[in-house]
Amino acid sequence: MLPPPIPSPPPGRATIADVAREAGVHASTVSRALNPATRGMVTEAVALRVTEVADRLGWRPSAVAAGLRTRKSRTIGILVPDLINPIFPPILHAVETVMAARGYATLVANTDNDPAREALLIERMATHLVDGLMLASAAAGTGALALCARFGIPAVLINRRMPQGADCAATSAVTNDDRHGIGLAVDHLVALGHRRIAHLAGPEGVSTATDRRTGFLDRLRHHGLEPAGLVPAAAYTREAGQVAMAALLAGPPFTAVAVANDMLCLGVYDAVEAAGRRVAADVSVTGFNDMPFVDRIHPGLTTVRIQHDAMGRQAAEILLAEMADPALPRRDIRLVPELVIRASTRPPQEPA
Amino acid sequence: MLPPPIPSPPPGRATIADVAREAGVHASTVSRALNPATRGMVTEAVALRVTEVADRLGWRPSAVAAGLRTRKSRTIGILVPDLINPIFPPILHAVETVMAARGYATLVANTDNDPAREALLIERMATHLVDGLMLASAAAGTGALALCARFGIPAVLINRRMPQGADCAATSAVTNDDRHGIGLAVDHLVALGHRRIAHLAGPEGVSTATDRRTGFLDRLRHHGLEPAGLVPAAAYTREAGQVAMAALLAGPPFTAVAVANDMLCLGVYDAVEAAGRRVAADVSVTGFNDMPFVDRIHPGLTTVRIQHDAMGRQAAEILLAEMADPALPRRDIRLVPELVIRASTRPPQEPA
DNA sequence: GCAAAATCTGCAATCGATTGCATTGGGCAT
DNA sequence: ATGCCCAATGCAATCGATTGCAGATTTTGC
Repeated sequence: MLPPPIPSPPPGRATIADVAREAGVHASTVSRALNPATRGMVTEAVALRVTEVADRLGWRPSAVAAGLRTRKSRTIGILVPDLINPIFPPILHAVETVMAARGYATLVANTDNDPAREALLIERMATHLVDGLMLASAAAGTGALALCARFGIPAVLINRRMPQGADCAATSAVTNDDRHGIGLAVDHLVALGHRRIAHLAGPEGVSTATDRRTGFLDRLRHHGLEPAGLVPAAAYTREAGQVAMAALLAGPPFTAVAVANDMLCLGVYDAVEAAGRRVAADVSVTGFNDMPFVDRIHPGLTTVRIQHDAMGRQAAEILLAEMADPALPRRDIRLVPELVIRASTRPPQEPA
Repeated sequence: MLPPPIPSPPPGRATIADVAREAGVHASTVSRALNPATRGMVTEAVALRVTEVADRLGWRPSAVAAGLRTRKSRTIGILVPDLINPIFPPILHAVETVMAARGYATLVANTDNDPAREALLIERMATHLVDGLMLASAAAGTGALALCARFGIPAVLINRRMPQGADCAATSAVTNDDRHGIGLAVDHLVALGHRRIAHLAGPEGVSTATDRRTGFLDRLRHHGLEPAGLVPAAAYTREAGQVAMAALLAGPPFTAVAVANDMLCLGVYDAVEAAGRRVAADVSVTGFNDMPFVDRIHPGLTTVRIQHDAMGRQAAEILLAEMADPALPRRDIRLVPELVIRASTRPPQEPA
């Protein structure tokens, strides 16, 4: 008595062919039975049997094999300039949640604000056949959009737009209304009585920096004021914030500073202390983003809250829609931010 | 005069077959010429010509097609319990940097501390044929490791180990020496003169929580003391920290609390203030992780600094090594943390 | 100067799933 | 009872790159 022939499931995972053999049908039938979209093409009884066998054999689809045939990897990529900046994780989380719910995996990469690295990463993503790309790293002079176009990868910008570039209209973007947002900060400072207000701007070439800067100037002039100082930071980092603030402090006097983002504010606090002055008491500070925990720094930062979650969600939905139908008209969404008043802003100290 | 036959590069990307035709060689030769590892098998002249044609045609490898054949996707997955917690982005960054340098893309997913979601994500990663998995989400009762084993995916644990589980030894892990780390905090508090010290522990089933808890107790008893209170938090979140601290404050008196991590400390600060007391002046607080910006909260948090970057790097190296040779002995690396003293700890207030 | 060995290149199968087209069979109408 | 149509299933090609094997060419050794 020979033992019955062993179905041999041991080596590797079961394939559609294994299931077909076991269920006594053709591989194509298995494929149709297992794919929800085509399941209707197959008799209910067959579908049931195939599903049962597939389960028993522990069959798992191979996204790679399917992707080769269909040219879709069920994967999207997301490029972030700097994951360490706490505003990105919440955005990423929202994007990933929406994508995961639709069956997409998310390839994440840090560009570290380096255009060369960004290009390399896009190439690699193209190699991996991502179905779409979410770019949080837009900046002037980047070839990112051109690369996406070349590879035919649908892309959506998030948080940052292309700074008045030529190809703006060609790509959807979900960003904050930065000009409006910084205006809220200016209004607040003016209402407190400040007249000499400086701006610590973001790095050149990034839309959040340029928009907040022009928004700052516009709103200030709306109040009949001129900036008491304006220095751009080299990057959106704490260190760059400290350096830029030190430069501002070395210039003409001011009683308040509207800073381009919260990360810079940490450096601003450092610089103010290093100069022997006090935030709020001597100089009012406003931030931008309301990133996590800035309510707990001292003094609590008055800042402009953005809608991280809505941003990620909407961008994800738009990307999915454009992946499904590339002919869809492009969209340019501006989310409206709100001012959160804490302890870093006070009426100006009258000069003795 | 008919125009010369058009090479037809327009539709889609050029494939290896296109390059072969154009270069007048066989596809297999192209493959060998273009793959650095096999380039030596081919005449230098041919290699040159093929490379030139490939460039001209804008050929890009298809990781999907190659992956189907080789069963390697050049992709690794990383599972994070909660990306919003600022200790994970630096770790992730380190992992991603090492992986990118070796040509691997990184699939990131949030488990949101949900074992079911974790299982689903691992399945999906298996579907995508990841070559390896980095798990930052280890906890008791998770089937993660079993799933990896079933799918034959090499895995490495990072930041959290399996809590004294059976299969510890089967998987490499790179973690902090949590018991030693919390001991540093205890030593510091005792040296300041505290005798009634409480512990705000992490959530059940997570190694960082259990190790820090036993480390706390051991070290306390080493000093001849008993805990003045011990409450576990429901999760590593600010809210859970607040709730747990409120519970501690409602119990027997204590002058200092060693908290299981920095995120919880934010809630601890909230709770202390809500109770009308002051951190440092009335109750000393120590954290764990030295996550970004806790130097700027008020009062600056005394905490235990971990080596995010080294952790990510080493875990990545180990994963790569085990992917290359699954027979390698498993490793269990403990990185040693250091105490960072700031303003949240002071000698105890003598009761009047 | 000729055989043996080494080197290069081509051939064809393969990875696993998908899908247009062909075939089969059952049901229905006349 | 005959023919027709439609639904269900099978067949085979395909996606793009890799690789064991074999054939062709060159180099080496004696």
